[in-house]
Amino acid sequence: MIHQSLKEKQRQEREELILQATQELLLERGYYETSMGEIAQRVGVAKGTLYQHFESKEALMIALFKSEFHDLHVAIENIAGMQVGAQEKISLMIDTLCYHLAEKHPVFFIMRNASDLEAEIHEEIKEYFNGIRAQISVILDGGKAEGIFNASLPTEVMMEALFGIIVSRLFKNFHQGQQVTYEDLVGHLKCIYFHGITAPTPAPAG
Amino acid sequence: MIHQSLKEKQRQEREELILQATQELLLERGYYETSMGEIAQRVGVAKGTLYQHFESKEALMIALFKSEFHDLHVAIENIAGMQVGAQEKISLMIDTLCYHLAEKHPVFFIMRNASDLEAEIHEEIKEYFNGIRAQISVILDGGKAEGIFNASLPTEVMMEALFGIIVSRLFKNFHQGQQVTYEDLVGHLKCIYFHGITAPTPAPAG
Amino acid sequence: MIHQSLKEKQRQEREELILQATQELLLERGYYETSMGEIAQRVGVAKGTLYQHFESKEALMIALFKSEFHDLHVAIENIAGMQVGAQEKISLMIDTLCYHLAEKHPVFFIMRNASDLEAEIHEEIKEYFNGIRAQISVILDGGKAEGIFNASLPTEVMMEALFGIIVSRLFKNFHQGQQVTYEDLVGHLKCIYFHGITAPTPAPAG
Amino acid sequence: MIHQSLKEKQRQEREELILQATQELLLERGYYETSMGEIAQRVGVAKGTLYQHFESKEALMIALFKSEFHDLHVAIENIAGMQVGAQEKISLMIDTLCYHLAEKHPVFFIMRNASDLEAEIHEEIKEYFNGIRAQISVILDGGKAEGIFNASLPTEVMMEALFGIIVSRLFKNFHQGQQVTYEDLVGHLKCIYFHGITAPTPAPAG
DNA sequence: TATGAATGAGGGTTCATTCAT
DNA sequence: GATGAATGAACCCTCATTCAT
Repeated sequence: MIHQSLKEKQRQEREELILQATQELLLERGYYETSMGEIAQRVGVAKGTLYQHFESKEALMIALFKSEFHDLHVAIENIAGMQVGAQEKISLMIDTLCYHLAEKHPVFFIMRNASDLEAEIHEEIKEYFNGIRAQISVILDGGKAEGIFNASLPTEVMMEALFGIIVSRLFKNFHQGQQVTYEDLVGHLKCIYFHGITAPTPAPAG
Repeated sequence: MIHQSLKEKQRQEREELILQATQELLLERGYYETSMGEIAQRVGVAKGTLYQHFESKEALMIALFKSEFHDLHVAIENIAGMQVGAQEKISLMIDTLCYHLAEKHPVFFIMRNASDLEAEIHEEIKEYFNGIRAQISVILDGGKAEGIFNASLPTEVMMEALFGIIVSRLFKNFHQGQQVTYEDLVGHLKCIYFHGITAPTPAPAG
Repeated sequence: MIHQSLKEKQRQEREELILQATQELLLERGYYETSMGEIAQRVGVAKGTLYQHFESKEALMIALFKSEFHDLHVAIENIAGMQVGAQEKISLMIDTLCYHLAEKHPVFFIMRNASDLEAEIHEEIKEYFNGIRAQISVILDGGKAEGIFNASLPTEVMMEALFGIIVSRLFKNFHQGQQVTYEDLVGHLKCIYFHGITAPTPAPAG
Repeated sequence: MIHQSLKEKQRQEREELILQATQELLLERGYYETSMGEIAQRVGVAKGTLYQHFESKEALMIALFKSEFHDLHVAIENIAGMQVGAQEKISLMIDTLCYHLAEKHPVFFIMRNASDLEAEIHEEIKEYFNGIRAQISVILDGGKAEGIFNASLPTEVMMEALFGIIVSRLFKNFHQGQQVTYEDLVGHLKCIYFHGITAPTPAPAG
């Protein structure tokens, strides 16, 4: 029994290592430039071993995706459960999503460019995202109810814009050498999200 | 002479067809899933023919990219030259960029996932983008000078947010069936861009 | 009539140009590295034109081969008809063969490495060579009869050795920087051919 | 351990088989007519297997070349170390070189016609050959010192002639059906090498 | 007749996957 | 269970040859 669970534990650990190596390589090279051989090499096992943990390259990617999504889900649940205002929650959401989607983005890479994958798990991904969207929706609607957010904007649109902020990070490579730090940038982006770029109307004179 | 130009014209037309088919397939499948064979098949020519027009798969992609970027460039120049206010210009910019980058987006696909390509044209792409960014910067700065835009926000950040709005369209596949039309959506996104999602402060009573 | 022969003459000239360009490229690059396109380009005509003069790449090579062999044949006939001694004739033969086979060697290149060609014209080549061999045989046998050449050596072997001298030139690339000129080298080789490398036996002492 | 060496042994064996099949095909068809597919087929393995042993077609050829040259090198070292006279040594050298270069000649084929290869290993080949030439030089110079060889002939020329004898075997295909056996032929060629074709001067009548 | 774009078979190479050890 | 050599389908690309203009 104990042996069993020990073995099982080792198996889990190895699986974890594989996923980790996969994520690293995915970030470094992309899906197609990452071969099973390279993954095996980085983990320090034989190619065949990968196939004892994951049925195929595709399956490995899906597993990685789910694993990452799980982390994201947990983080989001945490935020949703906090006792803070709607704006603060949305702000934290943005930080979290930025980290998980933009910084650890292979998730997006995989999906967008491996059309086989898309076919396989597209529906599942959609559901995952919809779960997140639902939680954000609740917060946004709450904010509207509180009178904090602009009730005339469809919640869905607010969400869209929120994702836009996050996603823009994915393309940072194509922007010239940034003069603002990442933290500042996100701060400003949130500012735009909450207040827009329009100049604040001066207080009506006396 | 006439014969010359006829042949030349046919050549141009075929080249156009190849680029078109390539774009379609790129959108349908992505860079790696699109083989030269498939492109040829879709155009209805032999594989070898592709190589008479483009030196390699890579060259074909670069040509496609440049062709699309050219269209975008022209559109942007037009807007930049218009005699309208800064906000209107930015609004038109968003529409144009949405159309060119998000709707006809293979341009982005190619770049993000074909690392061979990146090496080859990354710098060139950067320059193209920087050109666009420069033009937008001018407009944003103009708006700040006019007192229309919030001068305390770095121009660069405004741009980042602007791209975020556009780019979010790329991931629309992962959003559930939209209840708002695309036009409405963009309209709202612009609204957020200009005013944020915060509820307008009620006019001070009395 | 005159027009006919003028056209015919032009045709001949063009054919000559093609053969010449082919030979050059063959020498520069070898058979497989020389494409029909390159030949056409060097001649300054379209690829299709080549095919109006020669049925195929193979046919072109065979034609080139025959053309070169014809030159060699003429040169050899000349020597054979001279009124000089056997050794002088053989000496001239060596010079001629060195020039035609070793210096203008594509003939050999083609044959040895394009096995399709070999199949096609192997017999013909053999006959050509046999013709040359026959003429040399006559001279060698004459020399034997005159008591100039060693009658105990089979004529065939003498010939083999003669070809060896010539052929060695083909591999000159793999020898280090020669310190002797080509002319000297051939002179010495002939010396070896006629006298061997053994030190001359000193005249028996008184 | 034993398992290790078993696998390693099998690997070696297969590699040997590949080299052998390659050599055969090279002899039958030449470099360009020999495709990796054909080699694989002859060995009875999949194309991909070849690439597990050799990085590329070129690498395979180079490996073959080195393998053959190694055998030759060993054979030559043996002769050089023998306790026999200079002429005997040269005679053995000729036999050895005839066997290795003329009978198992793909080595030469490859070099002469695959210009990609030349670039890659031309220098290396030159060095190999120079090594052999150096050893022969020593013997020839020794022979000169002993008064056995004609000291008025440059050593380099003697060598050239020696290679000529050997190389002539490469073109045997173009000679008619030989009436002398190969062994006889080589014997005679050596005779020519040592004594030339000139009739021996009759002993001065006493 | 000259042209050169189109053709498509064939070549070298890669890599996810399998399976004997 | 772990290994890594073997597999073979699929890919990008070349080039001799054809044929409409």
